[in-house]
Amino acid sequence: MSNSNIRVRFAPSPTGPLHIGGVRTALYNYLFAKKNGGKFILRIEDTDQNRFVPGAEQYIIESFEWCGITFDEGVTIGGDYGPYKQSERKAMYRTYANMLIESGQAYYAFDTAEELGKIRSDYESQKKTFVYNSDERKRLRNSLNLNEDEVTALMENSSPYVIRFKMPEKEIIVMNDMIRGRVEVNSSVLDDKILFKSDGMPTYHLANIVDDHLMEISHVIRGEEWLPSLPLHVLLYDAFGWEKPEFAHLPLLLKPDGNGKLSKRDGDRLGFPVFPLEWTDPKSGNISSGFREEGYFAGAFVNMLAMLGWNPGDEREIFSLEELAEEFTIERVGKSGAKFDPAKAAWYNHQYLIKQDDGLLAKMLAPIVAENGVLAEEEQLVKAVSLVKERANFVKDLWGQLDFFFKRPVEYDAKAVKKRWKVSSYDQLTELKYVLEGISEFSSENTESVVKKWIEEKEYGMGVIMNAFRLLVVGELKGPHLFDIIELIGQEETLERIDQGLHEIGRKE
RNA sequence: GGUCCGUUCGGCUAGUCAGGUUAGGCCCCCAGGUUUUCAUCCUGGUAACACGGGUUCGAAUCCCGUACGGACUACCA
Repeated sequence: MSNSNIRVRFAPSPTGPLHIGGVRTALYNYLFAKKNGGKFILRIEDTDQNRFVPGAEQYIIESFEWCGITFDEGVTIGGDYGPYKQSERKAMYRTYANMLIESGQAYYAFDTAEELGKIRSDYESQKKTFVYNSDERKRLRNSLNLNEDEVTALMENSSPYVIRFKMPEKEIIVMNDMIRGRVEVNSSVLDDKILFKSDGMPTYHLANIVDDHLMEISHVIRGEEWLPSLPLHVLLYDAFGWEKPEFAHLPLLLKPDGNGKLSKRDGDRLGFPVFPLEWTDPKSGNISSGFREEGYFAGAFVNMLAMLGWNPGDEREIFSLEELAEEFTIERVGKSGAKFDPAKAAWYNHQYLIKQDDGLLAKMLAPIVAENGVLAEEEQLVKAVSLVKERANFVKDLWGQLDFFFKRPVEYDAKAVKKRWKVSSYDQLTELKYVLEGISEFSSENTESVVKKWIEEKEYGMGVIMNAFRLLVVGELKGPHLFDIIELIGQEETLERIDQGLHEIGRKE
């Protein structure tokens, strides 16, 4: 299916690292565009100069690169609707604000932030809430109340002012949301939002609507936190006489325990990342962990995120980005917030890890092996990985599962010794050593058959021998098939480990 | 406080639009089995329609109300 009229955008502010909720919003936009043969646009909304954080924009771009989410137009790639950064579009916003002034749908307001702050706190002390609405605007300093001369004087005086939207007094605003359906609100409860700030920059509301219109955005898919400003946006489209896009407000990502929006604090508190990539705050130097650095595969991360709020309607859970793009529909996005579950996230990573090529996993693991001061041949490492990968969720877990392939035991698990090292073990394992010594083809299959035959002939009992044997080779009672282990470490090493173990543990009295 | 949105097992959710299911799946947890060990794996289990009314032969599903939760309520986005 192809529809060149479908155009969606993700429009972050470069105020810090991208939260996983934002990544999911972008992902759903991307999937919607791909599914419908539309275009996906990255626009940077940097109208608040005070909150600009260096490096944030680059972080956002790098995050999507890691995820495999690509844009058709936007910052760094360009396109026919640029520029794609609002600070570079600054000049045009004033024109649109003026159009609204001229049509009487917006007005100048000269109240300073301090004045309004004072009114707010006065109201608050009376347990009331101040709203700059159709009622209050009648007694405030704005071009609705001041006469023309006063306004001109103030403007010529270069008194700071903002441009506010003149909210209709009593009007039922009917909106449609692709996820929630029909939503109604009375304009009487809404306030006269600032469209244009005294610093010469537009606010989100104005810039967003103007840009979405100019960039011919067909569907606005964004977080639920924007739902309260939907009436304003709808009214703005009407005020300009523009055709409205479709809207979809995505449910929020919630913290794993309790209620509320997932925040950076929850990640710190519960020990999981809330950002795709690691982020170092340029001011404080604080480091926040990222899914990438924690060892998540990008595919697993994206898959997990996609399933938080969307499902295919059947029982499948594992999807590549391409498959998601094939299956995704807005209709199947849920209405209610989803709690992020770190355990399920780890499970997703496990699913991706076990499908991963052993050679690739070995390459990823190699630095960790080296960090532990072990020199492992690649071929050996690949084999070891293949034997243990079922037990790991993350590449970094692999080391703890296969270190004994490359390191002799430095100690022998006390509980295991107590339980599995019998009075007879010393002599039996000494005997086993001679048996193993005599084997010329030291393959897993061959040693297994020889050793089993020996155990049967001597009537020693599998459990007794094998547990004690494992204890000497591994140091504890864990790990894959023991004959696979000894094949990999080789005959010589196996015999030496038996010697060492016999010597260290000794005879049980 | 006000406005809006939401509510199915501990978590993610299917089922709701077109009313009739032993309310299903996955994660977590628990038990059993397989195995020389641990893990994997297999089998099984605990566990939910927020509450109250109404409509109906019949309600998770439709309607109303209540409760609870969340978001928003900046010259932030």
